[in-house]
Amino acid sequence: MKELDLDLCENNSHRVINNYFLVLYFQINGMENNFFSLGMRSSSPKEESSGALVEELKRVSAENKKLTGMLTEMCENYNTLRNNLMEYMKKNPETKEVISSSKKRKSDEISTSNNNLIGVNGNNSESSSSDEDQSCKKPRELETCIKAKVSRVYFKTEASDSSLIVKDGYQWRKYGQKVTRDNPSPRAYFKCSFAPSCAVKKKVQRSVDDPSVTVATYEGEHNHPHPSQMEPTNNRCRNQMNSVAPSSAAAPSTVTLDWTKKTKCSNDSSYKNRMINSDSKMEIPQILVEQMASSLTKDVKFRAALAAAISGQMLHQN
DNA sequence: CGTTTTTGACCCGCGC
DNA sequence: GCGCGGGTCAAAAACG
Repeated sequence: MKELDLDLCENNSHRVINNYFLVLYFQINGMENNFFSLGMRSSSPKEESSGALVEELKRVSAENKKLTGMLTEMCENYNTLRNNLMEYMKKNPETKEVISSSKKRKSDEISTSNNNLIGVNGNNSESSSSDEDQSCKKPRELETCIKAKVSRVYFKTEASDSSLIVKDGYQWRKYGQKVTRDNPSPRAYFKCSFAPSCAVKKKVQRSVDDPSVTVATYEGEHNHPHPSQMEPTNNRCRNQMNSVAPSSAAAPSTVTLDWTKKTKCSNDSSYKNRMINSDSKMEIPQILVEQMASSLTKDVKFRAALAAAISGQMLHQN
């Protein structure tokens, strides 16, 4: 799929992309539901119902065409912009440092201030987090810290929900929990369940300022695909997902449905102000979601799977 | 019965 | 050297 090739993946955390897929998945599910409700609400003969479906299909196809055009245009714009940036950075190597340091300041702001601003802070080797600043003072340690990518993700959750479970789609094994001095709420330690082959760790703790915000600190990068992108032969992750979304076996976008229960989209195109909630409310650029949806629906395999799912549901209802 | 979670013990770096 | 605190280990318990 084209949107996966965008270098958005390169500089932003792949979790961001996955979040788009969650929204996308839900939107597609919504489409599916629309189809069903369309068929359900008609108490007239089946011909009328199928006529309405054909009309709806035409309308959706037209919309898809329009969205495809928009996506193409956006990709072109993005590539142009990226090339310009590359050229500019070649001419001005110091820019990288400026960007890097401003990024760091930004992350500090995010982590210490407004809790309603839920951010994804993906630090690369050029921009170390405050954690790294604190813990990596020796050169050798610094080296390992540079290797280990540290990022923080802020999740909006129910304050009453005491569990430290962050549904990011990956499988984690909890290996410890501690109460730290600076925060009355316990900190949970997780390792990727693919360890030791995948050495990614995460720490999850409630924000000291706002208990409704859970902070997940990720260390390292997964050396395996996101479970939602894995082959069907792979492990129980898939089984779990199938258990929540049995009708979408061929759809590539299933992670954890809990995230998509109450998905809403906003027209705000700013990535920085994106809100990620484990409680499933995510504000994602509507246009991007629509473009991804249109791209997905162009995919023959996906359409076949969707058709199979829809017809399966219809048969089940009849 | 295998896997995951819990939780007390232990390790280690850091500051005094 | 000692105490403190964060991070990890590993045995036991819980779970599916």
